Amino acid sequence: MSVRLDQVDRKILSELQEDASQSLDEIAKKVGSSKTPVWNRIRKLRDAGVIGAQTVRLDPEALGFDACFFVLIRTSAHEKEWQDKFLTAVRERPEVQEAHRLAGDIDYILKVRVENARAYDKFYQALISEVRVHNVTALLSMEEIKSTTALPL
Amino acid sequence: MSVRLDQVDRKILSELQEDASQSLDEIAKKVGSSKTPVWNRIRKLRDAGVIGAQTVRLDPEALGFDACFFVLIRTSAHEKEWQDKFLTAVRERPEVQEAHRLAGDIDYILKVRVENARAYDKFYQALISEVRVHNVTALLSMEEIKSTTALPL
DNA sequence: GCTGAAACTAAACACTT
DNA sequence: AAGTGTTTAGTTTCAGC
Repeated sequence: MSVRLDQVDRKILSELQEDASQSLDEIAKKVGSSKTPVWNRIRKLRDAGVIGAQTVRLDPEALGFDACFFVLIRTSAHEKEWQDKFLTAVRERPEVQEAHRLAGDIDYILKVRVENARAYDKFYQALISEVRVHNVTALLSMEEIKSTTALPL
Repeated sequence: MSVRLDQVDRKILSELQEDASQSLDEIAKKVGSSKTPVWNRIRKLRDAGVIGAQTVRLDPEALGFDACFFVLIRTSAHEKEWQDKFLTAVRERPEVQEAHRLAGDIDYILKVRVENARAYDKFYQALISEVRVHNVTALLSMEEIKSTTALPL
């Protein structure tokens, strides 16, 4: 499932991740090609799974999501059963925007977006009642300096 | 610039953040309305800045971005001048996908997406040569359990 | 594998109720 | 504030080069 990408493919991806509402004509012009070949490349990239879902970025604060926490989790339970339960829990909870299993002494990191500190506490209480964790540190974001999903192509 | 949103607005936003490639007709049907009113609402939400850029999600691994680090930064320099320099640095570096200023003893957290460990080291060396930091801890992601930008509307 | 055009589909906005 | 209709624009496919 390896995909060979040339410079034109990369330029197309770069344009799409910057602004996916552009028309084929616009993209074609920017990458120095024309409609049909660009369309064929996009279709190929979509089929290969390189291009995923198309989304819009929403303003969290305008929608009342004023609190963002990074949660560092240490666990003493490293069995498969515990892990499956934990994975399911974080995947199901919509306030968890990111979850990564880490190397090193911290086992997991979560990014949690909620309305306020109270809502975070509710989330936290619900989580620890579902799965046992050894140690939890919550880092509260005071300011979002940068936030993008764009890859540095 | 406050925005009052009713349930229909929220449903529209929810649909858009899930799949922005849907046609107006599809969205209208799902939210129990029709084209024109939905279009007017979307336009209003865009003008208000609630709806931001339209993007595509790209598969990091398919594009050779195999390493993801969360970087915890402590600084002893809390002057405005240092901060400006730091903010500029992280905003300019495309490998930094997220940057937050934190409350507590860790001052900043970054999410850094790079090709491999070597590329991270290059980034790290470049960063500390630009701005002085007191203490840096890099957490290496072994597995992306979940990654979304969707807000839990 | 590109160009250009045809056929189709949706977006945008004015006008009507 | 919602529905209808028209204009314009964009997508998708395909024939010809």
